[in-house]
Amino acid sequence: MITAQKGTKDIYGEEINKWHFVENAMRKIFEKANYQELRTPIFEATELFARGVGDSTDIVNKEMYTFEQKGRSLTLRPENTAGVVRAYIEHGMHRLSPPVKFYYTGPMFRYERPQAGRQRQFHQLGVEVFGIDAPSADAEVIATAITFLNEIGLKDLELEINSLGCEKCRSNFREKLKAAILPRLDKFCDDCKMRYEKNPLRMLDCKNLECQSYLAEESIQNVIKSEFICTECQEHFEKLKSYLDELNIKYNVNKLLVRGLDYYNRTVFEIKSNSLGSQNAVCGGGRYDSLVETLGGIKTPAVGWAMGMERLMALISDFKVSRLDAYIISQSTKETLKLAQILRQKGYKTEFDMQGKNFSKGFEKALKSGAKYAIILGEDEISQNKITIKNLDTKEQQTITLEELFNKIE
RNA sequence: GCGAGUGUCGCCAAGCGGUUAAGGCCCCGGAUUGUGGUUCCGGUAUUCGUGGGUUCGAUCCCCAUCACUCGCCCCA
Repeated sequence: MITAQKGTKDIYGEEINKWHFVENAMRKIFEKANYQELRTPIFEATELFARGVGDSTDIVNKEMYTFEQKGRSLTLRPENTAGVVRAYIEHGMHRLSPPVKFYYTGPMFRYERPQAGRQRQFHQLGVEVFGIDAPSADAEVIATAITFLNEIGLKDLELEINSLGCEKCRSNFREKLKAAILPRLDKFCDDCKMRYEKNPLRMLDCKNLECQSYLAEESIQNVIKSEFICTECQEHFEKLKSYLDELNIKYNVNKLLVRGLDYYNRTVFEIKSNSLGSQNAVCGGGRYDSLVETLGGIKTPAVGWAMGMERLMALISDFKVSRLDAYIISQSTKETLKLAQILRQKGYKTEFDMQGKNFSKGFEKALKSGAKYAIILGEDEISQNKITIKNLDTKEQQTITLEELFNKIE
């Protein structure tokens, strides 16, 4: 038997209804907030991710599905911000009046060991806003995320925010942090030693307990807690917080929050759930003011986030499924096919007994299908050009013409 | 890349060394060819993830392997 590959899943049955529910909510909320959908290809030049996501990240170093095709190195997208930025640049969208706002959804690919909330092919939904420097864009993007999560009925989520500062204050901070850590460096884990060289900020969210304990030391904490970010960045962050307060959006400032991708600056945030197991981040995002330039465009500020669809699905319990309106019971396949088509054209979700054995079986199937009405199209009805409609909940039934039926409903 | 657990029908499972591998759900057929999910009867695993080994005998013990699940890491 050929089975689905490790870390991939078929989505069907009950599950697909959830996806439709979430996708419908997504369209509704993002369209209302004037985001436009952007669909980018599933594979891109490998270089896009190497430069965009950052070559110090695990994603680029060990998790990409890369293949050679006619001398080109291609990669299945591990995330979609780089692709959206590429499209933004390629189509000269800097000429559009800002903000330029996109949302997207689709499969992403990362070669990792699967576990709860983590697959090799998984789906993200995200938004990106280009061209706005002001913290209003950060607030808008976070507020839209919250609105969407509320729409699909998710509660008990925690929003964490932080500011990484801009390039200037960041490099300042980086040097101070390195200086504070240096005397203890040999105690940290191997990963942290590597991070120390490539991106020391990422040492802050190391999950290793020993590393955490060294980070907790006063000399290092003093640096972490110090307001290293410049006045401008600080103002930016303060404004964002005041907007969130105004919108009544609760948040915790987590100074240890560092997003794993290299492109973030200033605002970073994460939305977590306590009921998800160890992969508990539902949404992650932040500002990336230099990515457009890094990828060859003109310098354009931007902010966005991505959510993990599968993680959302794991949190959704109740949602409405559309019920079958009519189930046709008949032994005349021709008449049944015709009637089914008419009912479907009129907008009724309709199924029929394709085996057409006997009325008993037909009713049994009608009931199991969960339909509201059984429509009986027997010899008697056909000869009178009528139908018998039975409400399967109340058991009332009557024999009428189709015209009478539609008049009654309308 | 590292660590742990689990593999018996489509699903949930019992059996844990001894002749035909329980049971339940689902599905299918019949009792019941113009009216109901109930009930009753019947049907569905030459085989216990795969390959070796131990044994007179292995679903059961051992080894390997594969798959899945969970955790670390990382992230959404």
